[in-house]
Amino acid sequence: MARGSTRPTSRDVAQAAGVSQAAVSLVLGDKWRGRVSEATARRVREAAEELGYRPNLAARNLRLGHTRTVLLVVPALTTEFFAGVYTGAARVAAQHGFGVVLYPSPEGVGPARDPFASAQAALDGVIASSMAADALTAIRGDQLPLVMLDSDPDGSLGAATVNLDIADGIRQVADHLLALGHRRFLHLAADVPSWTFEVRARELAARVGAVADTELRTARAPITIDGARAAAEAALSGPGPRPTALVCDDDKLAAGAYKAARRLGLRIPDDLSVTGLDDLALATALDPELTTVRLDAELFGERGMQALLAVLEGRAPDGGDIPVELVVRGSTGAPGHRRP
Amino acid sequence: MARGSTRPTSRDVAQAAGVSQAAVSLVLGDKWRGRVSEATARRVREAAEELGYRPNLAARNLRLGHTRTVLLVVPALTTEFFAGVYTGAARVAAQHGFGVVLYPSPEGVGPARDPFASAQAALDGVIASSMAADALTAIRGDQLPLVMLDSDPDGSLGAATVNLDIADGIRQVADHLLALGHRRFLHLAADVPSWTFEVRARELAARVGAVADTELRTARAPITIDGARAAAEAALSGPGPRPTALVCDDDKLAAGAYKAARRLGLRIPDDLSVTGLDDLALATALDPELTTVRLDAELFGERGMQALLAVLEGRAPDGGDIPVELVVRGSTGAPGHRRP
DNA sequence: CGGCGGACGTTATACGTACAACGTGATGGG
DNA sequence: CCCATCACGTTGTACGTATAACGTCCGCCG
Repeated sequence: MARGSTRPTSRDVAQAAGVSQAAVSLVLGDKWRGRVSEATARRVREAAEELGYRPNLAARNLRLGHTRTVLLVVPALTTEFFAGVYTGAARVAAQHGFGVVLYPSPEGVGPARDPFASAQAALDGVIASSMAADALTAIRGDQLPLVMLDSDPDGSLGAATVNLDIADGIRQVADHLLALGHRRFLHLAADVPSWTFEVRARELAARVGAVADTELRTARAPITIDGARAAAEAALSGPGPRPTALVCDDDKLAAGAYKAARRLGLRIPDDLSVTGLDDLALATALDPELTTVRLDAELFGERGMQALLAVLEGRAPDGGDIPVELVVRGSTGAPGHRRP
Repeated sequence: MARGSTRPTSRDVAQAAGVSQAAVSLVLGDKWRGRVSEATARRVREAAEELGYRPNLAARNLRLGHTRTVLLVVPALTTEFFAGVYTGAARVAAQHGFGVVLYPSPEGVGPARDPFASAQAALDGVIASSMAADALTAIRGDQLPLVMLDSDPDGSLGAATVNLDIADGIRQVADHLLALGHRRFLHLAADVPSWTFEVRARELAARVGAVADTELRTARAPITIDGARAAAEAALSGPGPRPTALVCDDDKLAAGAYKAARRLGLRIPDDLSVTGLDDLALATALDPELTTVRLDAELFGERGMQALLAVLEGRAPDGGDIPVELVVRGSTGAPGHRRP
């Protein structure tokens, strides 16, 4: 884990390029015009690239007396509303060279009474969801200790992983539907490249394929209610015998499926059984309430943090997937109650 | 805005207490046992309190070489799932003296390819929702430029404000329901002390009270689906003639109201018209789709950031509430179609 | 041939903190 | 009576960066 080696500083870059630290600062700070030759500037940039130099933000902030960073305090993360607030603020901020850091005030007994203590930033490590794929390359650029959430344990990243036992959840869903008598399945899959979604597809195919006379189709949709509605509507009104069970990659997709069913005049669960995954509040806001797989998000976060602490202390993070639980509600039943 | 005065440093505290800077660091860092007398330590703490001293985190981080801060990268803020992940991670982190900063990877064309550039923290300013009330005292402790979202413009905080025109939204809701013929109203109010919710109550009362023979009751609920369900169920099964219109403080409360209606055997909108506020994806996942007030969350965020930039540059932020829009869907209709 | 200015860098310093190393009286033991 | 110990601090320094203030070499003009 490269314990001994410390991060290169601007002085290291200077030495490598055969110039002074000041010259490095000028070049990398884009203030060198008329002060440093083009050739030297290039040498500096190459040396920086070579060493993987990244400026120490604490030092820069100290020197500059400001950080061009702003804190957005929101009541909680539970609503899409503040997601939009963040997006808008971040966009404008970026246009002005500012960054935005989120401090969601913790629900219940808040541990950190002082948001500023938590926003001191510059990082010791990273916890990352495998769905935030585009950020990963940037993360790997630094040598920061990294914990991945729901990612391929054997992946090439070489990072510690903490996983929910999604595979088991999908198996429970499949077994539940098979036991009810379903044989024609539609998998409404998230259109996002991520290990966690690959697992769903693989396990569902394995479990359904193990039973005779079954059929499994797949439709892909972005993870939005209306994206899912469109995909489900198209798939359900296609040719051939209609599927009787719809397995969705998450609850939000399932909500879209409900909309699709309404528009097609299909009744849940009489004409179509639907399952989700997550067990959001949304699941019980639907009518009928959604059969889904409950994920313990808080535990997931705790385990992620514990794993990172372990890595930081040189210990091995303790493995083991986090168990999940099938919650059977009104959206699943035996197929074919009304005209099949 | 206290432009001239700069933030006090540990040296200022030392001078005020008549000791050296090192002594201040020892006392405030809780490493003084056996090195500084109780009396001196007290003097230092008092001086620090007096001056409103807060350590410069950039300097501390530079000195220490670490920050005890961790970044949590999540795909987006749209799901409650990652809210739970954050809560759990933050709890464990706090137990270990760590803080967690959120970097939600921006949706669509992400401005900041490098999350770390955005996480440099130590703050130039703050944007805060009026709902995150407990954090406000801490915020005011620092003299940071502050922009409040949806807060009392004449409040004692002396901060800049950016507001949605919630009052107008509620007026549109009230007028819509009154025009449909409703006269008995129930207000399902958020059980959160915040100016933005006070406005809802005040405007609704004013608008409904202006019409003869109307009645307005109020029920309070925490902003959760099941909290709202319980409150609405209790209020709707109470004595006296049942309300025909249920005005909810936001969409999530409305989702709870749907559940309550189902349990009471009330049909929407035949027996009960329901309205929300936010226009979340949830609104169109409900059956029937929810009549609600659309808030432009992104614009809200943009305006908040622009206001903060204005304050930082010494300009006056441009005022003006952000307009909102009533979206009429299937959850509202004329009262009393079936047995009133 | 003196010197002047542009091109190209370098040296020195400060930001605010934490902590190692170093006083300095007073007390007490041998 | 002299040195060790203790209680109570202080002096000094380093973290990594940005930038103001200085060189220094060279060509060229008068």
